[in-house]
Amino acid sequence: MVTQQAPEPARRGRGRRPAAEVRREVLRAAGELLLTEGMAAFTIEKVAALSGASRVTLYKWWPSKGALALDGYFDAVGPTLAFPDTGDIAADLTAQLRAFVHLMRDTRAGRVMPELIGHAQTDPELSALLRERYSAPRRALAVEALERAKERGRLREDVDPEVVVDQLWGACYHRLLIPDQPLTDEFAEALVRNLLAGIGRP
Amino acid sequence: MVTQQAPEPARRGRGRRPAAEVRREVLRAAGELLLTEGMAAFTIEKVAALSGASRVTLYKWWPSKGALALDGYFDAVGPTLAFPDTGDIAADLTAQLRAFVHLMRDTRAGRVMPELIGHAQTDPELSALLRERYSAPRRALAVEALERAKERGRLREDVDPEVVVDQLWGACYHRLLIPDQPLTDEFAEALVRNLLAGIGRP
Amino acid sequence: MVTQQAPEPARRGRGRRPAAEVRREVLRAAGELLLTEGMAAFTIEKVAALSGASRVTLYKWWPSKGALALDGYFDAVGPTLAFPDTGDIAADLTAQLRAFVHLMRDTRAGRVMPELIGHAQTDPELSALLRERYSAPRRALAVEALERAKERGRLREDVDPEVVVDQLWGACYHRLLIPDQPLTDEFAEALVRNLLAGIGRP
Amino acid sequence: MVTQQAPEPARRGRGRRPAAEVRREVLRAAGELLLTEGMAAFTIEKVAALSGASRVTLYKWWPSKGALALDGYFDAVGPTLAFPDTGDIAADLTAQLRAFVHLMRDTRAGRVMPELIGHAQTDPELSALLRERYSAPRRALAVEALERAKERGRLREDVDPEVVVDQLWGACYHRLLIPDQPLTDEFAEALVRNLLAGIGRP
DNA sequence: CTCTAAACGAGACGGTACGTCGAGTCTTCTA
DNA sequence: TAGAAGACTCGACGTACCGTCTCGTTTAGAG
Repeated sequence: MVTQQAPEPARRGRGRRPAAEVRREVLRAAGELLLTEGMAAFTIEKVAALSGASRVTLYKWWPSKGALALDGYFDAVGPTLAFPDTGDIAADLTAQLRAFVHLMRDTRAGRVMPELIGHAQTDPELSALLRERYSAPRRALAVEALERAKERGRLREDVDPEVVVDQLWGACYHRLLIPDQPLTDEFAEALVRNLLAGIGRP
Repeated sequence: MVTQQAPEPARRGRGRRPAAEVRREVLRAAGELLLTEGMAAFTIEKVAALSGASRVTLYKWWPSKGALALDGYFDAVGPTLAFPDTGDIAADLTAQLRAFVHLMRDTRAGRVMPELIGHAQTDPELSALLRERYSAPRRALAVEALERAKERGRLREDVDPEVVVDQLWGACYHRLLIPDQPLTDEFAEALVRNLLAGIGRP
Repeated sequence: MVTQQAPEPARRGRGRRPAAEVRREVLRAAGELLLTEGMAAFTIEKVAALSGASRVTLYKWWPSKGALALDGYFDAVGPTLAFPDTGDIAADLTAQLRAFVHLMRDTRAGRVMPELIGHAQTDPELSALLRERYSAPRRALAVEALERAKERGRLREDVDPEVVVDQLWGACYHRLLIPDQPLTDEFAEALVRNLLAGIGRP
Repeated sequence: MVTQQAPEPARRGRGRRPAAEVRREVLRAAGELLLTEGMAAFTIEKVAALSGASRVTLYKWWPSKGALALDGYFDAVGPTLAFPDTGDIAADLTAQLRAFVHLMRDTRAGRVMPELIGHAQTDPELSALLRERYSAPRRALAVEALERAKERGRLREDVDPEVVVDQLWGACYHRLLIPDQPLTDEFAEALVRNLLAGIGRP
């Protein structure tokens, strides 16, 4: 008679519950609240109410609202890290960027990420966690792929992969965070084309 | 017949003050608070207290905290829009990006802008205003410069200037908003070099 | 703001209007607002909006919200002072009290009067006006009738009519203002019976 | 050896204090404010400031300003209910009324009660509480005394004690709430005399 | 018949109070 | 003893109405 999703207010007894169980419930509630209502409505109070945990417990384990939100995010979304390498760096980059565009534009998780990044601008705690657990690994993956391409002689020797990452993914984040222009597949393709071939004319 | 003159001007009773004067004070206070304490500590209440205006007045003139912050920002910073055109597109872009990097890294205004962009992620009001009054005009300026370069035959015909903007300034915003990597002059130079010459090898 | 059943918000030109016209409009609006919404919702702001007058004009003519309300009351209700004298003091008092009970219980004006009296407890301005224009004249009327009855030998010589008024109308106001017991015709009749015949037993 | 009259604004930590302690402080502050400044200046905000409690706490425990004022009143004044019965109903009523007149005329509590009754005219919450906790018990006491007198044969059989109460105490409240005439000892005596002996002449 | 002073409406302003929300802290109770 | 319950302070929010004051307009009345 267990294993329910608990649509009820998660009323429990007053005493102690196993830490693991509490944690699980909290993360589930945090993730759901975040993906459903967004970061603006994401509140420690609401997470406590939804999870059946007490606020004090949340304060004990998560140093800030941002940290809780990020944990909730990963609990709901999962890592999803992959960077297939076919040997064709142009194709690989384009594929990867198109997947990224799709993720950000068409999924709840993608729509929430800008809000997390936004909140991190005034929350150093979240900023550090976001870099450590989100952006750094993804950046590393791309850098590795670019390094491999360099070794294969597909990229110029003097190119810094870190800069390239900013000119591809950073360009996407730009359109995501400051939406003057739409984030499209064509955009993703143009990014790779521009950068590989250069836009200058001799 | 006591027509007393009462030359003191500090007789600010309860009644109305000229709207312009109040506005000026408010914007000054808002700008100062924003640049001094940052967006996290930026509060309508504090702006009211600092400016001597009442909260109601602020609510009447500014629809949201974000709108007030942005107005305060521009009041303190000024427009500062310029894009010198020397005919050498590479040099112009590099100069412009280096100035941008300097602004964002070394000035209070630059340090605040990411916070405004961050807040805009959960404040549609501010998001719209930011696009309209900040990012769009700046983007337009860069696009125009690139168009001119295209007409002069310095850029490939099939290049979309809008995409280029994201690959230059967007890359900088990326490092600003998700600071995995530092924002340096070398970075600015590499951006232009990569993009103009291309990073691929035949 | 408040969308009354008034078809238009009484939009006029901006300049000076005849004082009499303004006064008339204001009193009409005040009376209607008072009888419709009660004293709790009676606001100078609303009267101004409903009447098309500016708040400053109201402040100029009426020293307090209570004064305005009372003027509005009389404008809507009228004086309605009468104390028929048939020679039969018992019948006259009973008739008068029954009319009073009916007025207070079954009309909007009656339902508002307790609120005015209530407000007067913390508004000396209104308290004085209420005595002067409402209670004193009514009390005087009753006292006169009782004096006449005394002269006709219908009442004991040593009876103070002022006290009798409190034991008749005052008793009604008591049930009106502190409604532990209902205000009924039977009550009105019992008041007169008790007082004329006495309740003691030799 | 403290005798400190609390000059400090009751600075406490941020966490929880025992509810009982807070309640006590609040009631003390409410009672004092009410008796000192009267109902017109009685404000939830001021009670909070005086008691060192936060407004939120007051809103949690008291549904309205009226309810808080009444609780403060009883906390400061105490119940003080008594109706001595000597067997001489005339003397007992007179004594009781004189005591009431004295209370209302010469004490801070008495001067506040009309304001509470006044506020109750537009605050159903307070109206109910006032009836329940103030007027009804006092009325019941008087009714019981009158019933006893009836049983002893001192009053006519057909007299309704409830009506008598309105013709004695109600008359006093009348002079209290609509002060056309003064509230004096002579008045109190005349009330009993009139009613017991009757004012009519055969 | 014109000119001016008074009165008006519009509405912004500072201020007090309201009632609410969320954050973070603290105490007491329970499993 | 960890967790839950829940009450508390604090800061901020957005709103209502108050009484005051400025501004521009209109009209009545003086010249």
